[in-house]
Amino acid sequence: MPETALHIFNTLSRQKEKFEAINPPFVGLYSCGPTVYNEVHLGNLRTFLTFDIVQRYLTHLGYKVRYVRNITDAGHLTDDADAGEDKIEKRAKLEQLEPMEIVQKYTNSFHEVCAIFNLTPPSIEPTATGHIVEQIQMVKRIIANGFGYESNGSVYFDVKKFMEKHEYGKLSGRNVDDLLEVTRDLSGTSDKRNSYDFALWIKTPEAALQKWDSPWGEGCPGWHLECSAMGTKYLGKQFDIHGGGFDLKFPHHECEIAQSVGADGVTPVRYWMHSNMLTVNGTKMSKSLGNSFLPKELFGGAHPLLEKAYSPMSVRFFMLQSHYRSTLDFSNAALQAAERGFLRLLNSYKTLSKLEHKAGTVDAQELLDVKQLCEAIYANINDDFNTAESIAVLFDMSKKINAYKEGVLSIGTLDAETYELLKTTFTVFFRDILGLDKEEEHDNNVTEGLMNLILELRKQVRANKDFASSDKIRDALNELNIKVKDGKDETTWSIEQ
RNA sequence: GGUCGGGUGGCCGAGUGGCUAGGCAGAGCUCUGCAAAAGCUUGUACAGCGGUUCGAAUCCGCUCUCGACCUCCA
Repeated sequence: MPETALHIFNTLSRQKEKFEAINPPFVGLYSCGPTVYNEVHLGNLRTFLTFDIVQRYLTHLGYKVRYVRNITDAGHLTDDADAGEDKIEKRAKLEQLEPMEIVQKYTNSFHEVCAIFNLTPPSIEPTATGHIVEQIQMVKRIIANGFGYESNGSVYFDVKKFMEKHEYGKLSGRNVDDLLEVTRDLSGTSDKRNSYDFALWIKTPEAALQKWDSPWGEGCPGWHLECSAMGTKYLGKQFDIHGGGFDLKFPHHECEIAQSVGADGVTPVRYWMHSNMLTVNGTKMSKSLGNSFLPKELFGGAHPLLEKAYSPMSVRFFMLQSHYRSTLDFSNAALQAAERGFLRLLNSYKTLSKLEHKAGTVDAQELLDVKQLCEAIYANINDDFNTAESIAVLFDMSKKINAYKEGVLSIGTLDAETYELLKTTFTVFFRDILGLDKEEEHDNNVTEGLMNLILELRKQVRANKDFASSDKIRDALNELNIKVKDGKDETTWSIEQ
C-alpha cells in the first residue's frame, strides 16, 4: 500500500493539495464530456484519459468512486451565447438528419473510441436534453437569489450582482475589468446588461429544431448550465473533483462555479483538475485549425501526416508518458518511440505472468532495491498522478524481470514475499491503474494451438540443422506479423501490430 | 493589449537548490546457426544575461522565444 498520500494539483489554489474525500469512502468525480456534434479527436481523448486514470487510481485506493461524465447534446452554441447557432442543430441540417440522430450517431462513435482506447465507462453519463427540468429549476433558484435576470425571452447570469456577494474569476485568475476591456463591440445587439454576463437560458428562433418550454418561453439551456445541474443532481451540492481540459477553465468552469454558488450558495467543487492540450508542431490540436487526428485514422494509419498505423495501447502509453498538466506534442517520431518502449514493457508484463519464484540465496540489496521500486511507483502516482514517473519505475522493474527470465539475476535473490510484491505491483500498475493491457484480444486457443504445432515442427528442423526450413517458417510467420524469437531455452512468439 | 504557462542531451519527455528520471535513436560488448529479443557498458543536457547562495539547470530580475486563455473548443 502507498506510503504517501495522494496529492492533487488544484487549479483553485494553484498548488498541490493533499486529497481528502468529503465523505470517504465515497468520491464524486465529474468530468466534462464531449459535445456530440461530430467525432472526438485525439486531443479530446487525452482529457478523457486523464480522468480515466484518476478514476482508476482512486478506485484502486479503495474509494467508491461515482464518476459522472456528461454528454452535451443541446445548448452548445457555435458562437457567442446570444449570437451562435446550436452545434447539434447545425450539424443536423448539414447531414439532413434529426438532431437526435446526430446525437445518437456521435455518441455511439464516442463510445466505440472509448472502448478501443480502454477507457472505463463512467458510472453515470447524463445528457443535457435529459435534464431540462433540473436546469430550469436551477435557473429559477438563481433568479430567486437575485443573480439572474430575464431579458427578451432569455435569462442571463448577472455577474456584477454576483460579485457584490461572491467571488468571480478565482478559478481562471480573471478579473471583470480585464474582461470588459477586450469585449468585442456588441453594438447594442445584446440583451445582456453587461458583456461578461452569460446565458442561463437562451431564447431560440421560431424555426429551431431543439427547443423546450420554460417559464420564459421556448428556448434551450445555456451550455454552462448542464454541468452545474447534473453535477448537483448526481454528486450533490458539493463534491470532490471536477475536471476538464485547460481550455474549459474559462469561461465554462468559472461559470459553473458562479451558477452553483448563485443557486445553492455552496462552492460546488473541492478540487479542480485541468488537463493540458495535445499539440501538433507546438500548436493546439483543434478541429477548427484542421490539425486534428481522429482516433480511427491513427489506428488505421489513414492520414496524410501519419507514417504508419499505431495501436490504441501504444497511443495510450504515449500520452501517459507525459504529465497531464504539460502540453504534449504529437509527432510520428514521438509516437514510434513510445510504441517501441510500450512493446518492451508489454513483453515484461507477459514474461512476469509466466515467471515463477524459486527459492535461492536471498540478497539483502536486491530485496531492498525491489521494495524501493514498489514504494517509488506509488510515491510517483500519488504526486498528482505522475504517470510519466510511474512508467519510468515500470521500466526499472522491467529490467529486473528480464534479468530473472534470462537468468542473469537469480529470482531467488528475492524471498517469495518480495517477489509477489513486485509481481503484484507491476501488474496492478500496468493493467489496472494505467490500463495498458488490452493488446491480446487476438490470442485465442486456436491460434495458440497452431503456433505450438508450428514451433514444435520448426524446433525439429532446427535440431537437424535444417536452417533453410526453419528460416522459411520464421519468414512466413513474419509476413503475417507474427514475430518469432529464439530464446536460450524456448522459442517465443507474438503478434505485432 | 491583458492573464497564465513553457523553453531540458540527436528526438520525445519527467524532475529538482548539491545525489544517474525514463523511453526512442546511436556506439561497443555478451548471448545466438542467423535474425530478433534480452543483458551489460557508454552519452553528462537544462534558451541568454545578470543576481542571491558554500553551491542553481532548479530561487529572483531582465531579455529573447514558443504557446494557451481572454470568442466555440478537451
